[in-house]
Amino acid sequence: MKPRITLKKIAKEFGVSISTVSKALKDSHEISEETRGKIKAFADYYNYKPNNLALQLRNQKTSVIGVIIPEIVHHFFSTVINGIEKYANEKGYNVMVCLSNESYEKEVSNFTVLTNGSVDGLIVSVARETQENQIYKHFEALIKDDFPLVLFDRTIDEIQCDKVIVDDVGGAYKAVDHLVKIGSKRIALITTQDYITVGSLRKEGYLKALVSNDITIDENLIYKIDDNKDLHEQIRKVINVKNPPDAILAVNEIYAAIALKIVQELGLVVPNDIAIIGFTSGLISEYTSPPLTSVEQHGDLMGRSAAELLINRIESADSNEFQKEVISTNLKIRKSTLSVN
Amino acid sequence: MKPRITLKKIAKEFGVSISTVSKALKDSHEISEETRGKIKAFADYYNYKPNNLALQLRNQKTSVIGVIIPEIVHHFFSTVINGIEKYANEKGYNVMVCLSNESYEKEVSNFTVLTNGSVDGLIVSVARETQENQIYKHFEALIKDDFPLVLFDRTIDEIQCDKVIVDDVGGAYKAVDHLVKIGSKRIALITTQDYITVGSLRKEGYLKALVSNDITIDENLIYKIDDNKDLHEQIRKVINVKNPPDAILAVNEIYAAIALKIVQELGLVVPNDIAIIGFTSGLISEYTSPPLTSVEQHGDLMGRSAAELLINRIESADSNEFQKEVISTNLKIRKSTLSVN
DNA sequence: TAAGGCTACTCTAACGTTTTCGTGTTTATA
DNA sequence: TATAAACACGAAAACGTTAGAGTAGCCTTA
Repeated sequence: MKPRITLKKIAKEFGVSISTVSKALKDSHEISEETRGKIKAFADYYNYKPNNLALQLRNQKTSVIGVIIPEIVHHFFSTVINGIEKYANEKGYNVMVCLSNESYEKEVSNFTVLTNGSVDGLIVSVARETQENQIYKHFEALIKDDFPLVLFDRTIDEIQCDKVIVDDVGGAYKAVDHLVKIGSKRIALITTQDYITVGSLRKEGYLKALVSNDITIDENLIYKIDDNKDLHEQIRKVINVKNPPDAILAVNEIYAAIALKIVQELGLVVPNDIAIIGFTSGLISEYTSPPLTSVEQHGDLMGRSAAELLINRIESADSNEFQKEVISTNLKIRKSTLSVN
Repeated sequence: MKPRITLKKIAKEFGVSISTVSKALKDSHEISEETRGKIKAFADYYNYKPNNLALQLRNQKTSVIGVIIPEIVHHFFSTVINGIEKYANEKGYNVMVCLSNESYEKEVSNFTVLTNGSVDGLIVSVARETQENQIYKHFEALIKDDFPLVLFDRTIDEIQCDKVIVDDVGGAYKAVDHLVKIGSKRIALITTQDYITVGSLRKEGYLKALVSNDITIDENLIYKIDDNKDLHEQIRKVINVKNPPDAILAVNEIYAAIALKIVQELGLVVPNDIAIIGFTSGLISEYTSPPLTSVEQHGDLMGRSAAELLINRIESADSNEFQKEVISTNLKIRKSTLSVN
């Protein structure tokens, strides 16, 4: 790469000082019209652009936001990044994305790299392994230094900082409520292991809705899927029983799509025999047949909200109270739950 | 945010010079065991980490790769970023992601921001608007300065740099060839407008395969979809005709999924009446029923390959020949094309 | 006892920029 | 004609780091 042109080189070219060049390029009245003119022409010709690193060092500000997420190949996280990027850009920030790949170690190393001056603040969704281990030292270190930090989706109760979460409880509640309204009586829940926060929150909403609709909770209708084992096999056990449920709420799109497939394989009809609702994170629900009713999560809104909180914190010197934004969900009703009458 | 601890502050604490501290922390033998010990203990206690910006400025190297893509909420691009990030990380680089949102102006502004010292090199997939306008000044400026640049997927012939592309021609060829083998005679192509490079390349493969299988090309079977108009309506016109095709090749997953839906709405059976193949970029194909046979694109491989080319170019002083990597595709055969016999 | 060598430091330049404070020259004013 | 103001520019510090060159003090050795 050819060396970039600097103030120093321009200064040498005209036999003036660096400060003169700097001022000339900023159209300072301190510099004569003549000098200004020739310096600007020269700089323009050689396409001079001030070096960002130098500016960042001097201003002690990078205008970069770091984002650490477990995975990027995941529609939900892409939409969140999209939201972050859009808002950040409006505010003159750039976005640096790092992936933890659900690994604690990788998350920590991302922290180390990003917090050494490379970014002005961090937006994080916690890696699964970190949630399992419950080791939060790297978070605590940031908090101790008042480093601007926003947690989203997978958050940590013990860590005091701004947070953005989906209204998982409400989403599940709405879904179950809808199922009851269309006549479902035995509603199965296909969820994740307990340590996944969102899984247990959605279960909470499921239980709440049952209670408020006076439906007895049947623990046998709650299935906790292990993501490391065969999904089809596990989900088949939900449906392929003597007395199958008449509705299914799945805590994500994949589970829902697999459930749909299995229901159909078993010769049952959706929604007549079994209604299905999933939580959305992608396009799948739209293109299955029938398309799946689902709880929409609004990832971009989450992203935007997280970026807003972060940038506010970065730019306001005084440390206000920490905020917790709850992004509400809505039920997108499709044919997998349309009542038949 | 609390001010970070610096060499200067440590130096003042012990009444020594900054260089002494720097050397002590690097375990230099120039510094006495005693001084080293106490400085290291102090630095450790206050969690000293060298400021990245300062290092980057001094070393004239950021170890950051900039990535500019049209969109991130797109499975294909996410997989590419994934591939880039993985390889970059192995090599000690970080990734900064910017979105052009298919806009020329945004692309240019991303260029400006990133190439002012913030990154060591750039990986770009060209925005649609840029492709339409064919204004490549921002690219030319980089090339003139030998700025490390890799183009992927949507590339520009006129720009001389490293490139990574999907074997679109080959992919479409394989798909059509497969259709012919299972007995299809009238194969429709659902593609994009001509200025989308990948669309026209896939058309090329389609045509080639027809020719080599001695099937007459029927221009009436080639449909160019306008993404700004209603997709369903346009695709319906492909199928809802007096003499419908017996197979469809769609240049992306969405077109394929919509085609599937319409075929089924019209009471036809896939694959018996009409076989369908799409190009994959997501999970949709897997969860439709029947699941769609598709041309797999290996986005992560592309990303890895692009990152490899870029880092090589960054790290090798001498400018080698520009390389063009072609990532080959493979046909994932699912039930939308299984022959019935 | 002078030369040489070692130890344990410090100084300085460099990366590229901005900005405050100086300073020498010219021009205007009393 | 002395003085002040205006003009046009330069010097230096600052952001935080590293590395090569310099140096003071002590010890060894011929």
